[in-house]
Amino acid sequence: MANLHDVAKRAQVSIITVSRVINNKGNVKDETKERVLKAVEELKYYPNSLGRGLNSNKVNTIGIIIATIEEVSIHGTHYYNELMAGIERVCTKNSYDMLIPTQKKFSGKDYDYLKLYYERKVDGLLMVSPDLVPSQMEEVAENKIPCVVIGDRTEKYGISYVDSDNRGGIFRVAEFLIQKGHRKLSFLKGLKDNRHVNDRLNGFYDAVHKYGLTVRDEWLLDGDFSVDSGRNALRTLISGEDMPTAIFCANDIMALGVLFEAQAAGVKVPDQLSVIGFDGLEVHRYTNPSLATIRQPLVDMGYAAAEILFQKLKGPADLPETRIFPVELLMGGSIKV
Amino acid sequence: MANLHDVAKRAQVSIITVSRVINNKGNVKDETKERVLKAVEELKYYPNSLGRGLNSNKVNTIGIIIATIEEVSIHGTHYYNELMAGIERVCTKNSYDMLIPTQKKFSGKDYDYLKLYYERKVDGLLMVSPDLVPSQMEEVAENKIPCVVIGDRTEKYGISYVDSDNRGGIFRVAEFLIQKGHRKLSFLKGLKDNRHVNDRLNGFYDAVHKYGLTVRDEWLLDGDFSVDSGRNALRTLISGEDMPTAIFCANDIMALGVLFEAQAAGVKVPDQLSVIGFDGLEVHRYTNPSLATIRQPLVDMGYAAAEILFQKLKGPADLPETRIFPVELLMGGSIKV
DNA sequence: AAACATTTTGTTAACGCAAACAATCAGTGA
DNA sequence: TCACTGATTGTTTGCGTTAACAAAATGTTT
Repeated sequence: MANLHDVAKRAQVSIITVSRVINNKGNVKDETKERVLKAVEELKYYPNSLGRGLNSNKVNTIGIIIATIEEVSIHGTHYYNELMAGIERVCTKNSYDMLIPTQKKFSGKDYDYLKLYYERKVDGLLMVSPDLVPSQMEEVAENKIPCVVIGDRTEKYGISYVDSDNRGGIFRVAEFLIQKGHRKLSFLKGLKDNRHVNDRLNGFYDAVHKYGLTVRDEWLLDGDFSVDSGRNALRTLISGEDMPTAIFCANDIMALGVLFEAQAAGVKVPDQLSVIGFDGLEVHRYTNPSLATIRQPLVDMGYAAAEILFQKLKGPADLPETRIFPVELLMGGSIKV
Repeated sequence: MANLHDVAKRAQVSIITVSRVINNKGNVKDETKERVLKAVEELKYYPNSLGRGLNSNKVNTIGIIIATIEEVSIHGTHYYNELMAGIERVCTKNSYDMLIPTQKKFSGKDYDYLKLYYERKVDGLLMVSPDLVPSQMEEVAENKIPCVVIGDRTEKYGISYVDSDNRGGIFRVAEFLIQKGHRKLSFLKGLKDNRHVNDRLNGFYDAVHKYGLTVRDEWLLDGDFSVDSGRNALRTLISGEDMPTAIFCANDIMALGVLFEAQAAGVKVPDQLSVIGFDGLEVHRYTNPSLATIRQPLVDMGYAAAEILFQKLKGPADLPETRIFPVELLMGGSIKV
């Protein structure tokens, strides 16, 4: 592999002159420049990013820290794809590459989210719903590590973040239904009690409390994000003493299960039961009736997070910036209005 | 940021001793080792991967060259996710990170697929359905660049690849239908005539020719991978002089369109028309009737490709290895048997 | 205790690049 | 012609690491 030295020798100039030509920095006579470029071409010279990075402390790469792709892609969501698509656009614009670490453990302890940065493999970090412990958060803030969090609220540490307003979104949709006359609302929860799922449930409660509705215990259903748990939920409702008029599902896949079982059991959607999903999967348009669902603007969120990160990489990295994106109700025939 | 020198000073040893401890290489007295590790801990030392890479010519990263994520994720396919999930597993196993380049152009010319490697940002390359020109292929082969192609057949260049047998798969499904009595087969093509889409069509032709069937011109339909083009296709068939008894669709989304329009137009599926999709989208189980579809084992393909690449990174990189994965028919109610 | 082997530690150089500084050259005005 | 300016080119150094070689310390045998 040719290096600067080889090119310099061939072009009959010094190393630094070649460097200047490559980087378009400093004055070089046109004639010399041509000679150098010719040598670069002939030797198929590529600047070594390691040498470059070692010297300039910049590698033109950002790290994207995220659960395993497999994990993020389950339940049929487009979460990972859309987020990445947004991030990718900004990276392309800025000529940066994206690095995805795979080692989720570091010397037996919890994953060291900052390893990638400290090792100088990346210039900055995008962290997707990280499980940072407080000490790590403080480390990020104190050391002014260029970093933006997606899907968590980190304001108390002074760390920039981008999130969607799940809670407010569900609240508004629930409010909308209540205003349309619904009084008996139910909620089908998801598998783990992570923050996102709780937010959704909280938005539901916000509306319920605001309008002084009562939610029967049997209307708070447990699910595991699967179609079957949606089916089960509907059966549970049917076998109860009183049917709700609407059910909020923590994800679309479970909402599908509810729809299918409703059809099988002869429950009319939306006349007897309105069904609301969460995720905005493409399928929602293809069910019968079509499924009303709530969608996070994931592409925009990825884009925004990356934009904030690059802003930090260029200027001072210490000013925390924050963006909350509203979620969107994708209307469907599964809601009675 | 602490470097080897700082750690050495604190531990009262020489730089190379610290290096030895970090890399578990060579003999170091237990007592010394402890002192060094203590200093590492106290100074929060992380080995700089740039210095390391520059010296050892190894960066523990592989590059994944693929069209933009946005592009690969359209039409609702899980192509990208599944492939990446397979690759990720192998990378995790081998403690390698994954680098995704974003610059699809290099100095105004076509994308330089090898840039990442020549710049020493990665140790090897996984190339997903690349549009390599012959000279680049030869370059890969001649220079023994560790590289595995996914989704193309590169045997004539001696480059390792992993692919699925789309052609054979469709052939077998078509043959199956023919054996079940179908004589009038139609095919709904996709947008561009890329190799994959052609393969699918060719498999169809293989079966048609083998059994001496005639395919009316109006049974070869043009589509653009969208639901609407599926709907249009069905309308075209209805308005024709003779209806086929089965339609193969180049992707699932178009097959959905066919199903929907069939329902709207009163065409009975599968009694009057069998519908076969391609991709194996999750939705296929949720339509009514469920959609028969053909699935590539993408996770396995990603896994296999990565495995081959790591084998090259360890041993001699010149022996080309190849794997063709059979596709799978996911049965559904949309086929009359 | 001397000779030797083995373990342990250290010195130097190199990887490829660019910043800081130094030197040369051509052109300009006095 | 000479001093001066600006353009152009070159030399040296350091970024952080490890390999190769060198030296010192320890242990073992006679």
